[in-house]
Amino acid sequence: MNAKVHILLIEDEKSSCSYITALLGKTGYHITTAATGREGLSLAASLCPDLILLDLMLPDLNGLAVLRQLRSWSHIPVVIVSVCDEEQEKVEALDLGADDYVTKPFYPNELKARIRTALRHSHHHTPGQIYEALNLRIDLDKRTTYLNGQQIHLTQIEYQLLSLLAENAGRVLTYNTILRRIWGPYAEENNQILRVNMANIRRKIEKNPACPQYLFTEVGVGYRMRENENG
Amino acid sequence: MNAKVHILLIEDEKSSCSYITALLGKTGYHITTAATGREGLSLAASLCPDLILLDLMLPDLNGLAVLRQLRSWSHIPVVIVSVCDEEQEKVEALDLGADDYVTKPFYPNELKARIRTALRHSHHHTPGQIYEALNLRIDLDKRTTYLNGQQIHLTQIEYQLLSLLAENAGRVLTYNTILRRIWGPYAEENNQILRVNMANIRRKIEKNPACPQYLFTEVGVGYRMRENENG
DNA sequence: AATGGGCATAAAGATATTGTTAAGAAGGCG
DNA sequence: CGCCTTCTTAACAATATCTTTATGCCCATT
Repeated sequence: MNAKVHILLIEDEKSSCSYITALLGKTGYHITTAATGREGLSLAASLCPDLILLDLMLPDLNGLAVLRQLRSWSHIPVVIVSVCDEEQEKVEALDLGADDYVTKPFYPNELKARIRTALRHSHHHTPGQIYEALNLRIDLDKRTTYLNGQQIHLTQIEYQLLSLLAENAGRVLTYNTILRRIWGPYAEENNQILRVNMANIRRKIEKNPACPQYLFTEVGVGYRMRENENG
Repeated sequence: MNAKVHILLIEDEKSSCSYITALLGKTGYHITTAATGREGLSLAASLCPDLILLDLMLPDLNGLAVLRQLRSWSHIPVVIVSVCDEEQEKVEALDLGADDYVTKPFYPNELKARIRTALRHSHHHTPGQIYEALNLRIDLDKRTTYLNGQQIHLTQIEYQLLSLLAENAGRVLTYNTILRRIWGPYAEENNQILRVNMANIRRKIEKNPACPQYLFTEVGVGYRMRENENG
């Protein structure tokens, strides 16, 4: 239930890396490290960590470029950790969607406190753990879906899609948003795969897929799921 | 609809106070100041500002005590602005629920960026911008339109048009302005397509399209939408 | 009363977008 | 190795939307 908080550290300098790992490891966080921007992005997509610590000086990509790409598909909280104390750099990073910016060298306990603050912000807008409307019920904790009380089987992608829409019930999600959130930052803008999956989900949960009760299409924009009756 | 963001500054030192007021006032924020902790708390309660800037050195209460009291009833984002650069102080403030901690002296643009970040964190939770008048309600965040509580369907262009007018409710938008904003900078000056779309929208939201309640024609000029009742 | 400009409306063809089906590719597992 | 499930791609059918065209109304002006 209370699995360890998982932090991804994207940082190429060895000494800094091992220092932070030791500092946070003692605190009970689970740390994964990436030494390059590309590795960091791919790990972010595959691991879905709870928070990312991002150094701005990386061998391949600029840290700001990593942040920009990450933000195109993910809201994972990002705390920048950088030796650079320049105004312009800080402003850019924060406006690209970083949640905090800590300058090296830093107080160890301040970093930990800022990580707690960033995690608090993200937990703040995690939605309810159960979606329910009409005859459909999705338990986002247990990863189960029931229709008329009967559990139904969804493949991995189908479930990811449905739970993403359920978490944003009532709100339109654009095709690109969905593609990036599910197929990762490098997803092509190919809606076909989305259509096929939506058709498959609809066949499983809608009485009449041509006249959907749960999954609505907003032509030219994206998809929207019926409002959650729990709010 | 686009009311100024309201910031409460709790700070007793005059020079700092006027500096920050000038800095943020130029940026378009509406600032109210309080010179003591008690005054700050009472203004926070009565004004419900969008964000609070809190100095930790106050004549009556310790800034941390102000924060503790505030957090007992409110989630208004708080950014600490303090001359104190001690680890212990920062950790306490952040763990008491401050959203950020900026040490004086600070880069002016960094402060502004951190304020934007704090506002972004809070906006995530609050329902975004909403147009509401008579029986019509447009949720610009969810991209939904309700008439008498019933959701109604608008096509892509219809929604773009209506939300553009709603964002500028009360103001006349000329035909060319609208055409450029929706059909792009190279749009022909062909108002006919605009008329057709307006007629379609009116048919969906007006009781009697010949006698509109929401979408008014300014002959020879453009269109105007009824004032938003939320301001 | 006739005229013309500006606007609203209806309808139909053209265009773009989406749904559906099925077949092949990739990968897990006995 | 062969069976199974799942994922992806492609082709085509079904639908929704956009734009244009045609027509009528209102109103100010002559």
